[in-house]
Amino acid sequence: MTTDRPYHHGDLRRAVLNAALDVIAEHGPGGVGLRDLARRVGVSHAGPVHHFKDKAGLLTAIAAEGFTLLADRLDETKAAGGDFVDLGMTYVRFAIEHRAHFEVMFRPDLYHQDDPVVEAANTRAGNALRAGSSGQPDPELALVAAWSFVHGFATLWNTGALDRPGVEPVELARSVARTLFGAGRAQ
Amino acid sequence: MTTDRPYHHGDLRRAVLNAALDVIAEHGPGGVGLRDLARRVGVSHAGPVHHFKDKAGLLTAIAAEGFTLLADRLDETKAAGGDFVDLGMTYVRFAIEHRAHFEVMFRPDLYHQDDPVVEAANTRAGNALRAGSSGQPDPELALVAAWSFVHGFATLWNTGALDRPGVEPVELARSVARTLFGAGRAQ
DNA sequence: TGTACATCAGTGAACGCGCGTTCACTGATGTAC
DNA sequence: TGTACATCAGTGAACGCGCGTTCACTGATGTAC
Repeated sequence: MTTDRPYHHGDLRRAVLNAALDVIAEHGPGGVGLRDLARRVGVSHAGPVHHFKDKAGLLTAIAAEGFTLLADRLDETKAAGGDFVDLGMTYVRFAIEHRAHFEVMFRPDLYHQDDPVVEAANTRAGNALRAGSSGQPDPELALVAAWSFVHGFATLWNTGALDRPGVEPVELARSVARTLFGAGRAQ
Repeated sequence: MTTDRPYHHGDLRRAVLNAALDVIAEHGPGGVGLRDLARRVGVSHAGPVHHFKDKAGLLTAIAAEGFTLLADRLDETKAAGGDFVDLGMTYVRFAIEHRAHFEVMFRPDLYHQDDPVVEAANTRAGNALRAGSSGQPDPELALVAAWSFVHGFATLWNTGALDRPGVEPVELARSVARTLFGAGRAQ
């Protein structure tokens, strides 16, 4: 059993993150263990520690990546001329496509909320949503309404509660969002 | 250290459930351990096993209780003449007041979904919501819209994302819901 | 082109811990007669 | 009122396991001169 695996992994950090995302998608954040990840990636059990310090550090990295990705996508949507509903659909798409990130992001007890990257990306994402609601009558209520709707839709969809055969989630969300928010506006 | 604790606890089942709910509210369902609960309740580590068989059994009992409570409250709201918005507010209030139940209910990977009590109460709650949406134009979309909104609102509130000093959550949710659903209807 | 040295990435042994589950058991309670 | 017996609730010892974290280490890489 002389594996010719090289001493240096190449990109252990990324490999551990990906393995963690797999585990989270399947078993939730509670199923994550550093030793287990090391095993999956084929590295000594102390390898991951070198990159993330400890478990909370790993989850912090995931949250930071998640918020950054989300903020990027929202900014792109806005830059492409998307309206309020489009922003919401970007949120839904992100939550479904990056389910594991999404799950960690909204369990702040699991990671270091005061991490500078997390904080920055978090407020950047928040600002993008907020800016989108500014065209609505009563922007403050509109923000709460839209955020609650897209967050709830994505969460329910991810747990299978909204599951319907042959229905594409973002299309369903868009129909609903149009009746809720798009009525008096061009879209 | 001769504790005069009696051999029979009195209501160990309930005591374990309550301890579990405390732990879940503080650390999430991942933080639940049978041995830890036994310790909290002051009973030998194998005591809880007697009542719940194993960890999944305990969480199944919590999910069953949660769905039953929710269905009861929705039925009561309807019986008291509540409208669609009132049903939603009952949902929000339940999720906030019974945060631990709520968290378990929507993590079906943690318990036995096919438990008869869980299944019955789950569909009963679903029917109550569904019946509430029947007065709306396009009831199907209205159901998805309302459920997503109240679920997302409650989830975001519980994680602290919507936190504002001095704001009462159900009142905030009601204001939003009225602008979303109450516009064209008497309320 | 070659050598010395600093830095970085991953190793493997060791620690102590809490967990879930199984098991034969004993103490307490209630019921039948 | 008393006794025998079934049932139920909780005990305590034992199993094997995976975990997080610390530590001194070694192999590999890159840079300075």
